[in-house]
Amino acid sequence: MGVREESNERRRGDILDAAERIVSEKGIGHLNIRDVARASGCSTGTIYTHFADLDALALHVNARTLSRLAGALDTIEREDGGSGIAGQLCAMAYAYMDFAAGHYHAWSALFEHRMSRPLPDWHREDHFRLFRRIAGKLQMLHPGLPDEAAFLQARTLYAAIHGIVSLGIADRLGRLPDETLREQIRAVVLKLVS
Amino acid sequence: MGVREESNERRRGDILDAAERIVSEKGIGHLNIRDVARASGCSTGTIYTHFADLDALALHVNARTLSRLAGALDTIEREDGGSGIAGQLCAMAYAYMDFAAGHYHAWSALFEHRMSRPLPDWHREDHFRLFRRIAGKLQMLHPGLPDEAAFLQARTLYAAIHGIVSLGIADRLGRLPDETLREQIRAVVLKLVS
DNA sequence: AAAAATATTGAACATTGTTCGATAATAAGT
DNA sequence: ACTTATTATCGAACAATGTTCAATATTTTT
Repeated sequence: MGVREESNERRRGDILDAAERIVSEKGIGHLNIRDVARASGCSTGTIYTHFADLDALALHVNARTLSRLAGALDTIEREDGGSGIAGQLCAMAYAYMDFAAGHYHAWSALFEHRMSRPLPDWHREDHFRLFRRIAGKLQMLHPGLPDEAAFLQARTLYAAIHGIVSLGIADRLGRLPDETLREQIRAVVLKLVS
Repeated sequence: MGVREESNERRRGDILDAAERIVSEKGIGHLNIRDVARASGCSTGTIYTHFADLDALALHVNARTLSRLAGALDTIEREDGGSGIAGQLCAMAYAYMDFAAGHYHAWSALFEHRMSRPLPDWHREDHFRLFRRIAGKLQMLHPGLPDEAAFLQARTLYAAIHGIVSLGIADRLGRLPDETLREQIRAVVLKLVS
């Protein structure tokens, strides 16, 4: 790789790093071109040679967040606590909740981000990978469940848990105590995967 | 009421009407002071004598939307289809889905709106009234269920359904066919209220 | 009718996303 | 090695938008 490409990659990484830091510290609402430029040591114009626009930059920050989230769920998945598949799904739901609480700004950026236009395929795929992992677990619980049905149920389970976590953790309607939220999640997961 | 108050109320109503139209036709992302001023026939400055800022205006639009949503659920609640309480809860969830699909922009404005700061009490109360209605139904299904538990479960049920509808209807990850979504919702409601 | 209170206006300011011509740095060609 | 072409960077400028405020018009009070 030439000097050119290397320098480009470093610059792009620096910009993304700066944007990521801003989002996770202050929320996506405080992400703006000038602050990113200042924090990554370049001009506003340069950002536009590495990202199409601010939206694209935010999208890539979200992709990183989603990847960290997938990593957190991976960890749970590997350490089988011996509580069976349903218990593992509960643990994954807890991990989702903990991630949302522990990386609140980054997590909420995943959803605060403009609902307006559809996400690019590569980012949808990031989400779908998550669904597929859950679908696999559901198939372990219900042998013979067709792929498509498993995927659909996984999506529904994920959506339900997301809704509960979202409403419980976001300040919009007042936060629920962690323990209460955990109980609700456990009850819902167990009922939905039964 | 003097001429002054009347004129004030009319003006405030006109502004809110204009804002509501813009939100429901183009989405909250296209709500801006100048367009509202033009559409309601006044200057930008005047808007600020009737609403604290654009955020407050959006909030009042959302309050109207929530009130229409409550009305839609009310209708379902009154026309007992004879399918029992659980069936009624399903019907309410369908109504929620239909409202979201039928008034997509207005509905998504309820949630696209800045998660950042907590909602004012009067608007939280609008949501809580909804929860209480559902809680009442849950208590009919489970006589003896304490108010607090019923409220909590109602909130969870609402959140879960919202998550499912949200992920299914928003274009973000691709829409689900209405029938598929309806089946998922039915299954979830029945499992969660059991 | 005069004075006080209130509402409205629209120009002005601040912030922010984005573009673009000028300039600098690198790569390719000879 | 020198020239030319390509690419990256800068930062000033533009457009859109939220918000304020002094000036003006309107309504109420005295």
